[in-house]
Amino acid sequence: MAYRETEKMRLRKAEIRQRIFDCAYQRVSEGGFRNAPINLVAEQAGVATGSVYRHFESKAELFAEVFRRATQIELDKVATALTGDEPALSRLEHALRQFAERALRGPVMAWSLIAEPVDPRVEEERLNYRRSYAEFFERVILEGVEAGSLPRQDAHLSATCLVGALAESLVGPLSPPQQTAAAQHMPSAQDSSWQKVLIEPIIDFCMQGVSGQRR
Amino acid sequence: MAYRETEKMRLRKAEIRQRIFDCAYQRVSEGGFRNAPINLVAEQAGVATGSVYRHFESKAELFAEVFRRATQIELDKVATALTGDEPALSRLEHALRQFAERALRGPVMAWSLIAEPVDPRVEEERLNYRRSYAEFFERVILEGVEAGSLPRQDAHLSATCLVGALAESLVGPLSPPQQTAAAQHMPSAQDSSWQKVLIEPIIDFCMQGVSGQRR
DNA sequence: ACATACAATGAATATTGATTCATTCTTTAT
DNA sequence: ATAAAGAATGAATCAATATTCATTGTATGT
Repeated sequence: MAYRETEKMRLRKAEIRQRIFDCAYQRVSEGGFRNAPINLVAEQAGVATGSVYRHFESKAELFAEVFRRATQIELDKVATALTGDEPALSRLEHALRQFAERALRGPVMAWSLIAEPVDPRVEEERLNYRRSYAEFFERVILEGVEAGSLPRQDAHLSATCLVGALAESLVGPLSPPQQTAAAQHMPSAQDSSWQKVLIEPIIDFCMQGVSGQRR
Repeated sequence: MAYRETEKMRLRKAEIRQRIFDCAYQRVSEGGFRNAPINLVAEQAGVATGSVYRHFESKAELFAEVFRRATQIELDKVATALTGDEPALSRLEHALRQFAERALRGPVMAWSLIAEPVDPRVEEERLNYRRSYAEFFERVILEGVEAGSLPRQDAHLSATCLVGALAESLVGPLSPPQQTAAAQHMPSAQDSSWQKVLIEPIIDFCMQGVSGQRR
């Protein structure tokens, strides 16, 4: 035996794999999955096209991983927003606001996660992602119901409705500027008042949906 | 001039065009857009593949037309459900129920319209379709607000949330049975009680979202 | 019957990236 | 230095349909 994988090699490979992943992630966050063909990802990572396949099963698998990573970050934020000892309803409110604000702050990635047309393997991740959100929401709703601060309801369906309402109302504003449509005004992040105008009514609707209470 | 299109010919062509359209529509309604490759549509219509292009600009254009037709039928139903002289809120309720019931009754087409991955040209129609629903809903909400039976709100965003909540909560049940998932139980249409269990909580959420009133 | 203009045909071509794999480096151990 | 075992390369291949177009068929008017 004249060759055996050494630690140095293992590290180098891990490094390259990471570099490929990072480049894919970056390209997606800058222009969506559409913006990340394998050959460009490879080029940017400084490896040959074929080398990508030494580290990832397929393009779909690489992208599924990118999707999962991006998703996990968002889910963690929501999960954090849901902890605390305020009443269930205000924790839910924090979480929804967190979700919407972050989406508007990183609109390209948010659009990719929510609405960009993707490979079926990645779509599968998207379903998981939506289900995960719904599960988080469902849990708080149940807490609220048990605590008596929320009315009895089908918590699972309410949670699913929340995810849908949020996604649908953000898709429009997040959609990449169309060449056909009039130039989109996406005011600077400094001026956050337009965000409020968008987000608050959505949250009003959602809060009322779960609580049955006017705000 | 030894040839001029005669009435007879005009009719025959219209007939063929219609037949192609109908076959495409049928295939979509039975198995989604995925189930309607041009060559099979042509075969079923009894014409050559190439002939389809004599009647439709492209596959995307044919499908956009199919999408529009299917959509228009649904929109009409909703529009009808929204007329009447009951209060705005109960008309809205009728419309939402109508939408959901019809979707569950024709789950394949509903899934295609709501969630099947499609060509960008068709996706464009889908956005129109969703916008149209939102516009209908928005109008009733505004009526309710003006009549004083609904609280002030951003009617456009509320309407968008309604569309999202409805779509998201139906996607799951409508999704084509996965090979991976446990066999889906989609009970017979006769036994409609399971539909109620699904639909009523969705409507509760939606009604509460726009009215801020417990039901 | 004939010529002309159009319609229909369907096999061949185009498209668009993902994926492969024969070949060329690199690393390792003797 | 050398050979064995991998790793890296990137041009060639594949795949899956949509689309084209040279050829053949059909209706129309003289």
